[in-house]
Amino acid sequence: MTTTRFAPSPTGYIHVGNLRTALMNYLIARKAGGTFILRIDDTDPNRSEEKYVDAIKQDMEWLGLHWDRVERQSERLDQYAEAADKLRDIGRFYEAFETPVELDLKRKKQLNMGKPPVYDRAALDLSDAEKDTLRAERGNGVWRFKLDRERIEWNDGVLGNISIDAASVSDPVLIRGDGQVLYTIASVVDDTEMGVTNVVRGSDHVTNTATQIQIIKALGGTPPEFAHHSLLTGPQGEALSKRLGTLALRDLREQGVQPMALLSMMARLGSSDPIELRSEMAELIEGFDINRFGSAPTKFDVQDLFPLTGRYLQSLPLEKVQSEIDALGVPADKQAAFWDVVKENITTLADLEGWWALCRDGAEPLIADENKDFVAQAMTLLPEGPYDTDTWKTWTTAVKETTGRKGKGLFMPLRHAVTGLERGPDMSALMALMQVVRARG
RNA sequence: GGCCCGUUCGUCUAUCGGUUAGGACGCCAGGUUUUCAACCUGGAAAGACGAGUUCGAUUCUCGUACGGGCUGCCA
Repeated sequence: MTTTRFAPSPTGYIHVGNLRTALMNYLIARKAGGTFILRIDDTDPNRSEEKYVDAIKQDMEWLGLHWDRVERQSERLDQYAEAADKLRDIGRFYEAFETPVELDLKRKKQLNMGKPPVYDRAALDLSDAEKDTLRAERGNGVWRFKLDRERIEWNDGVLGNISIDAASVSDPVLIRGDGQVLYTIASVVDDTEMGVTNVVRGSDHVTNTATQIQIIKALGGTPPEFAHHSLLTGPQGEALSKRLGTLALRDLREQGVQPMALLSMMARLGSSDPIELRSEMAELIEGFDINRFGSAPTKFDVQDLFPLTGRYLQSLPLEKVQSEIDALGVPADKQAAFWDVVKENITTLADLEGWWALCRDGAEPLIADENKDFVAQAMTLLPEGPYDTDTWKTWTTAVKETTGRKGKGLFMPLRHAVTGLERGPDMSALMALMQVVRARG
């Protein structure tokens, strides 16, 4: 059975980059009728916070990314210890005692000599007595996985056939000096034991994948299918991480972005399928194919989310936005007409307020100099309210007859004078909602 | 520095060595609507650079430039 997972660490809020990964995994599971696991990667008690666990769940629920299982790595420490024992038993695990400072120095030295900064495996030569001494002096060492120095190959769902020479990679540290297990081992143990069949993640994990494949095999498991999607950059191609602050899901929600707009974009951006607004998750699931994604970095502009949001809102019936419209104080008998009139002129629900203010209070007229006399004359022909759906037609007809103007020259100045805006909803419908026309005096 | 990936209209991308280099979004222009939007039609718009292989290269090879990632006792 197809099983995928999204494994965020609760050290911050979910942002667009995370979301893309989560969504892809979700879509793959759903399309295959499989299982989608939410796995909280909280092995680091110092950096993990419960409030982020809650926030991650909230954000995913907001988007409708429902998980079938939730797991917490902090509750699976025993499993990781078992795997570590196994690696020790088969001789693929060794203790090393270099301090971070020493390692840093080694790396710099290697770099200076034009060599790749790969760990030199000095610890492999330590005798038991030497290890005891070091342990006594420095405390427990770190545990490194001993890589087989050969090329590691796999067929990646996005990258295609790819291979990395293990000799160009350091033996990964899987357990820290303080005993804390690290991402690499926790991830492979979980993926194997939880039956994960497809791993989609950012291309920042490509090198990890090579070492993880060896670890999985050493533990007797079968590597899942891997797919590494490209990373998002900003509109200028700059790394997105620099601006992550503005791209947290909760900020987007705050700005009025609608879930389906966001999902429609993230499920297609970077693929050869056109980005189109979908109003149902089912449509996204059906059309999703990880193989259609390219591997080049993908530019993402938050602004593109707003037109999609606008289009999504337009498609909604009144019931779906009733509470927002209620909150504005729009009288019950005018709500249907109001929504109908303004829905095509909003990008987020926050825009509703401005339109209602216009209907309720009227607007400061916008009158070009050359139209001053014309508008003044027209206003004398505008009857007193309340207005209805015939008002605009009756009024403009009367204005046309007395002034001789027609077409754009007739309508635009009146639109500007009544609404104070260059553009807006259909005027006959809007007029019926106008309670005040300030230009009338 | 090393390793991995990449570079086609503004953006996301298609192209199994021979195409008028296609589509989508955006943009521009007409049409339609006696106004706005929507809609319809049309248009402008691209192979990073340099070699090589070939009858023929966007496509294959090499180099250069540029971009992204990794190179952690982070994930």
